[in-house]
Amino acid sequence: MVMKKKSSSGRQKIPIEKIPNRSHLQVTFSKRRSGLFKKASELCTLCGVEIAIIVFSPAEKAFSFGHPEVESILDRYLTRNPPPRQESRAHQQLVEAHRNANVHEQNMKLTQILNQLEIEKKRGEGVRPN
Amino acid sequence: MVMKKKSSSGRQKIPIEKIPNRSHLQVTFSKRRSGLFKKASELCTLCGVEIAIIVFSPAEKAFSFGHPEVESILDRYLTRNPPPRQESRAHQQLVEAHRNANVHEQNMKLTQILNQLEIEKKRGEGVRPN
DNA sequence: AACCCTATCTATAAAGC
DNA sequence: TGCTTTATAGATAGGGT
Repeated sequence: MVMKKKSSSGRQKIPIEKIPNRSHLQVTFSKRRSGLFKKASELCTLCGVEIAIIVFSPAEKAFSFGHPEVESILDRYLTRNPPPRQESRAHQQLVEAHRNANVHEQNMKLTQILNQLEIEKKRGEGVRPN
Repeated sequence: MVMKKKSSSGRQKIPIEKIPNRSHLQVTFSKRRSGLFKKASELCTLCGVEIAIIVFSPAEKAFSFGHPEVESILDRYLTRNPPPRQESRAHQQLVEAHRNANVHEQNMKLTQILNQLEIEKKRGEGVRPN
């Protein structure tokens, strides 16, 4: 059942400052987060680069985007930017742990694949080949 | 005052596929990366959320965005999404290591602050208060 | 049902030719 | 403010927990 009472006033300019209204903030967060992930996805494809994004929502839920996968990019980042020397053993173990992780990693991958899928789906829907 | 001689065909649509030309790719990468970081920065401000982004360039250079800092967000992400049980000691040590990191973290912070600065600077330049 | 999140539509802002 | 694409504010509906 579609009820169209009124036309909206269209896109308004908003100042870049914290949105006071909670429900408005939630909607904006959701929309802009998906816009951000879409941009990241396009950058990956256009330039053949690897990107990981982690976002904590206002409700403290973690959202992630990763191409190819968040975990592998984090491992790589941590490997190339290692903590101070005295900590390198623990760090190395962590990197190995992540490489060998299985059950958890599968869940992570699934989540990320679902994210990617959603993005790809959106991209495919309204677009005709150019 | 801007003079335009003739109307063009307007903004061109580009296909989302790997850019073949190397220098064109480099330009696009640079522009879209800063656009992505700017969007992330706006999302942080509008919604008061925390975001970390890691990008590996075509030349394997790492670029990062983090509000408040990449490291703290990664720690939080890794803490909330822990690897399987048998690895938790190493993981815990890593988390501690990152919390206690000093010299390296200072460098990271500096890099990130410079990134933020660049973004804020760009935002300020072409915008007049509405 | 209070919260959190997502989806859809329109009009329009913003950006890039 | 030519002309076009894109992102998104606003309004609202619906879905999941």
